[in-house]
Amino acid sequence: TYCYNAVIYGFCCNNELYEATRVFLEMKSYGVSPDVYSYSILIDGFCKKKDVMRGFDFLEEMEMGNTRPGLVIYNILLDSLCNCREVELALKLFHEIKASGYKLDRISYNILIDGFCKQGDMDSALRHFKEMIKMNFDPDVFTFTSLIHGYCKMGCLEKALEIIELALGQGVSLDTVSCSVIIEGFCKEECIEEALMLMDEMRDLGIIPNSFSYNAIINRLCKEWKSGKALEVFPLMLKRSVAPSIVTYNTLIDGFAKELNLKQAYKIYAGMLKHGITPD
RNA sequence: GUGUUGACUAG
Repeated sequence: TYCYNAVIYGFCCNNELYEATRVFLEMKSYGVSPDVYSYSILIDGFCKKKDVMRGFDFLEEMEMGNTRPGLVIYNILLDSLCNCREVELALKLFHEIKASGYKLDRISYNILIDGFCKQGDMDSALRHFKEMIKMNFDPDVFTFTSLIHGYCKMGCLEKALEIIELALGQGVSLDTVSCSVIIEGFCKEECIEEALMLMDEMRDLGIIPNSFSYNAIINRLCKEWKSGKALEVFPLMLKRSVAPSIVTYNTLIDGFAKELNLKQAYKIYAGMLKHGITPD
């Protein structure tokens, strides 16, 4: 079963769901029973392709057989519903899970909170945030990042900053992802200076920036028709051994093209090819 | 020993 699961997982990661399903059926035909891992891997594969229905089909199959779906499977389905913008259905499932005697966990709450944040429903997000604390699940950096991102997206930088204080007060440290989200938030509000200051603070705190962190700044500068300035960020990235990603290149090319500096745009394109990145 | 949650460009 371990062997089959690994293969199914591999196909799912490659988005080859058809192959994954074939292996799943094959293992059954050889008399090897799929376990709860086999199901969760496959269900997650379909769910990530937004085929939640198929996920529920497998859930049903599992319930008919002798495999008891665990909380992980329900979390996968919850997340998928949220990603299909069906947070209301996710909430419904959330309550059904609770009613059927499963103990939800921190991840279940994180999924639901993130779903509300993505929908811009910060009130519901906060309500479940409080509920999670009441249930004695400590919010982690995932929880806080979702909330911060939610507030940043709706332009409530002050609220986002309050959440950061809350996190730090609870002893939850920021990491690369959460800092990048905040940098993006600053950039969105045209506070490049603050964004750059945060980059410095990251350095002092030993939080390694990645291309996401820099891309936020580059993107902001390009949006302000300052592609030249944006290009100056490039060496800073290299100095800290952060490799530019395809998004970095796309952003800069778009910025220069917009300014009709096609020569520079082409130079960046050429540099991208030289670094072995395939244009998309 | 295997599975689930947070971030960037353009479309």
